[in-house]
Amino acid sequence: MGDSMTDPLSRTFLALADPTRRAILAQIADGAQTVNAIVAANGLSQPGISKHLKVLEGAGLIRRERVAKTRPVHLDAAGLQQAAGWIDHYRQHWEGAFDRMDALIDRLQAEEAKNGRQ
Amino acid sequence: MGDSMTDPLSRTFLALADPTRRAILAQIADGAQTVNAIVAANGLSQPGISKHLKVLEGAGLIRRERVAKTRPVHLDAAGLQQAAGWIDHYRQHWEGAFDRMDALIDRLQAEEAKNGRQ
DNA sequence: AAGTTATATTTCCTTACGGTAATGTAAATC
DNA sequence: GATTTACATTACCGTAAGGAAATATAACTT
Repeated sequence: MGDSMTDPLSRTFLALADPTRRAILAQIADGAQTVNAIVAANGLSQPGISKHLKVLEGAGLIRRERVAKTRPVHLDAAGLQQAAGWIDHYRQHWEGAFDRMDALIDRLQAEEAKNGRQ
Repeated sequence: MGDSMTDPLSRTFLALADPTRRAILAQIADGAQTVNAIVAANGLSQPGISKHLKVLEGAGLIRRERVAKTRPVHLDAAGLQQAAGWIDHYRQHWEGAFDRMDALIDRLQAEEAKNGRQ
């Protein structure tokens, strides 16, 4: 079963940790698609796809409408934004680290130049 | 075993899909920490932490040095950048979607205003 | 060289994941 | 109202993940 005890961020990252599910997101990125279209695109069984869709929905990465007898699948930005937000926190960190490393390199080169002149 | 058959992006997202591992990354974000320090911080057994570290290392999210008998664990930005890169692709997409939605709303409001004036 | 410290590896267990096949259900069509 | 279409749910299977306990290894200390 879809483990609803795990935190939202874990669910989101877990949902993204599967190539089939990322392919589904890629497929619906520029427009909703029916479940059958998704089944046709990926080489998987229909129940298999439905299961993946459930995981993606539980992670807030997709939404589903009801249009006649089809259930078009839409990309939902909210889930992705949450994951992006978490990573961005570290992005600032590592960019800061790069800046500090650049500064260190500059200082070392300055030292080297000075020593060269002695 | 560490499944080296899965693609790098899946490994990275899977590594991020665990609160303990994210806590480890948070802990070493502003400086390397020894394994024991990480064990002490999280309430987990030492083998458990070593296993998590292996997953993080396999995903390119951490690196390990050898300093005397300790093995300090460093954050590795490369893995995070890859994950961020993937998400960023969709970020552009959904920001585009938001822009289009804004434009639509503007148009609808313009229509409404015009109809109101009739 | 023996003991201690720091960490890795192995073993074992339980639970979750990814997949298929079979069946159920809701809506359109005849 | 019976049938088809589109999809969900159930049941089941194999494999992998997450955890603890026990053991192994590697380096420092005395």
